[in-house]
Amino acid sequence: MARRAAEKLRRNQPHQARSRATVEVILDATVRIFEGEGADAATTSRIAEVAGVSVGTLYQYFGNRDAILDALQDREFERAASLMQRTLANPDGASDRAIARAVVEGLFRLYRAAPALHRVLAVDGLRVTPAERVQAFDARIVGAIKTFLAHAKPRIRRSDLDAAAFVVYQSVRAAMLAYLIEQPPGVSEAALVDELTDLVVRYLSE
Amino acid sequence: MARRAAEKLRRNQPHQARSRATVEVILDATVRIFEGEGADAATTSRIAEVAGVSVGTLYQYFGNRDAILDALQDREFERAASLMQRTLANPDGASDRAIARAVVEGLFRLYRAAPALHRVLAVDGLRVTPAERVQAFDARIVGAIKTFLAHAKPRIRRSDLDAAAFVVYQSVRAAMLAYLIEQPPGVSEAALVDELTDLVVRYLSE
Amino acid sequence: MARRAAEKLRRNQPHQARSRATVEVILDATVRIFEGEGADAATTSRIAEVAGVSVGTLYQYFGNRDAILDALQDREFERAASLMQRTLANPDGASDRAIARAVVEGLFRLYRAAPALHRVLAVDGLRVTPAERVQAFDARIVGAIKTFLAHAKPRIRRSDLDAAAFVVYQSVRAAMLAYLIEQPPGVSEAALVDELTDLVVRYLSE
Amino acid sequence: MARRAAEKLRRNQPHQARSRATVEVILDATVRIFEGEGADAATTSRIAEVAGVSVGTLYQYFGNRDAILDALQDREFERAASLMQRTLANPDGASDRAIARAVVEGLFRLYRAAPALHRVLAVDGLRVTPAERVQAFDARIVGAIKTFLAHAKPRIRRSDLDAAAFVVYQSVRAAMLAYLIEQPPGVSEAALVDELTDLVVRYLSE
DNA sequence: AATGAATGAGAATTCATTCAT
DNA sequence: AATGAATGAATTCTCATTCAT
Repeated sequence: MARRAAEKLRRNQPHQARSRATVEVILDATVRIFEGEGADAATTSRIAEVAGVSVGTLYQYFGNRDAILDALQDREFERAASLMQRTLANPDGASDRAIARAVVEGLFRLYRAAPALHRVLAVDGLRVTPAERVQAFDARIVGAIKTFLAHAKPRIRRSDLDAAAFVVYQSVRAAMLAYLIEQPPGVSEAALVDELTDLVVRYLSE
Repeated sequence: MARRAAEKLRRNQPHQARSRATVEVILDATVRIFEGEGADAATTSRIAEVAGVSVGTLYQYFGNRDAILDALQDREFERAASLMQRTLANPDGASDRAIARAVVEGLFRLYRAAPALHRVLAVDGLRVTPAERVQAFDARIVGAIKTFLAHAKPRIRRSDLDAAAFVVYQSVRAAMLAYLIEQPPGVSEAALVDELTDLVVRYLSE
Repeated sequence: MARRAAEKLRRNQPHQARSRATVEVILDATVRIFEGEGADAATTSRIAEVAGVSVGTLYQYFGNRDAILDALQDREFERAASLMQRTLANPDGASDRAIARAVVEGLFRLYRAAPALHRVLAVDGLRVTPAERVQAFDARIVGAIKTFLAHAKPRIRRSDLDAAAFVVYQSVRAAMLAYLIEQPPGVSEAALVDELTDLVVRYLSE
Repeated sequence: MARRAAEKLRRNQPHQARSRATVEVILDATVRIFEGEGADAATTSRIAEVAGVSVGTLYQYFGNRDAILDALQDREFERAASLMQRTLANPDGASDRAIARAVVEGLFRLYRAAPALHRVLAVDGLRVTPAERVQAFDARIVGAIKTFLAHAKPRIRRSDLDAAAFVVYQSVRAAMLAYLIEQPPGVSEAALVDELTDLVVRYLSE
């Protein structure tokens, strides 16, 4: 494992660019299969086929099938985390509600772009023994929220910031995912965003 | 042909006590495997083994592997739904907060008894095409909440009851599940219940 | 001891009748399944179900699944053989052609009543190692034909009676079976009977 | 979904020499098992084992077990059809009897090379619902015979050519098969060929 | 590096047969 | 005798992974 990682780093520049491209092609193919054919269809052969490479090549870049999901998780986590951090940074004095709405809308856009993928990632996160990666990511998000809450003006009234951040993050995420997949009749996208924004604001504000 | 296929999914519906017991033994074995060995370990042979019956017997009661999950889902759904309905019935004039806390605590007990099972069921609910059963259950729960909200004294201030009920249910469920599986450091059970109760009450009351 | 045996014999009569009836019920159920659902559907459970008895009872009368087929074969063989012998006996001086036609028509009626059954029996007869029963039956039929040919007036011109009888029997049987199952367009039942009669007569007469 | 199912049955059609060779190895192994161990012994694992490949490889070339039989059928059909067409072409003015004998002898050689295989194929042809392939083949053979009969000099006296061709083909085929498998005592190969030739000639000529 | 044929462990499912009641 | 629940060996098929070219 360590050897593989070290060897990888030694590779040269042009190769790295091409490698990077192949990796992306494979990840994109996987996402496309998730969305179009369902998670069960994402076999290594099918991924390779859709990506336009051979299985052998696929294994050149990913030690095993799970590594593809891991990479996908990393990529999506990165997007979510950077979105959160950017939004929560609160550039100019936006109102609490405006910030909350921005976060909710941003996450919603992210999830809606690939609901099946996020479903799989959520499921993965629900493993009996969650990968450290998942816990690390959650901790990072929760940390960002916590920091935000901590630095917020006296408006935040929560005392247990850990619990509050955890509750807010999981609640919003799950409601969105369930909405995108179940498509419950009688609830519009706009209504969902409104309600979630309100949920967060009321929960956090004093 | 179609007749046979349909018949297959039904199988002997057990009316004898013996049969009922065997069904329970199989369901319990499945839950035990989920909790102890993870969902992937729940193969038909392993379930039969743990249940102390033969594969043949297993298939005498369940037309195929998925039928076991379906039965488990039915069982758990029934428990959750009856809990909700019982609690929301609001026997004597309990306060909103008291009712909310009762629901949260009840669900929490239910999930804590078999987190991995509920994870699987949630995952099942996150299928790209959720079974009608799942949607029916969600609709039932959301309906119960909606009815409660509709009949609540003027204290409820939500206008979009559909969206509100959906948001409340999914949020609470997901946060609990994530908590039970990730076991985030720094958040106690009591704190979680407190926070979720508060989340619900603040979201709904005015 | 003697008393018990005597008692047994006294009870036997009605029991034997009942046993005989059960056996028939099982055989008939099997034929019905062959014709209506196909040979693959004829599992022991399905046979018992259609016969209205339990599997246990089925095994009371037939040592194993193949024994059912054997009995069916015996029954059908008996019908075919008695038909042949009756017809070939040539009561009054019927013409060769009339006799041939009678045999062809008799067999055709027999096969048409249960084509799928006769297909299975034929297939069984085509086993790499045919059961002695099959060879015995074929020998019996061929023997009957041979005897008939031998005693025919000078009209029969075949020298190798064994080969001739074998050829006649197999040819007629197979053509009929293929006809009943393939239902070739452009060939009517009447035409088939005519042609087969002519085939036989021309082959045998001088 | 349907797309995937369709794709399954096709699989990699082998164009490389290597692939072609593997396909042949598998088909030959199947025939060998039929002849030596009986049709029931031809499980996918046993075929793979005798072929000296893994089950996985077998499924790389044949979408399912039946596809192997189909391929075998195609191969044998091709041989039989080309034999018939070649022989019936009647190059120079061979006599009717000579042509008939050539056909009978040719078919006999074909069947004798793998009687159990041809038994299975005949059985397959006797399916309650024969595959279109079987009907197509039979139609092709019967068509070739019919064409031959139609173009024969005034010697052919049959009026219903469809029925005649059908009767001739099925009769000869079945008698041969029964002979090869039952090995009836008292009938030599030479006698069988003689008798069948005579059967055909007498039936058709006038 | 890339390829894709080959591998084989493992999963779901069926069904003839047994045996306690 | 009759019942039918229970058995488990056997079968088909899948798919992650390897490795010779």
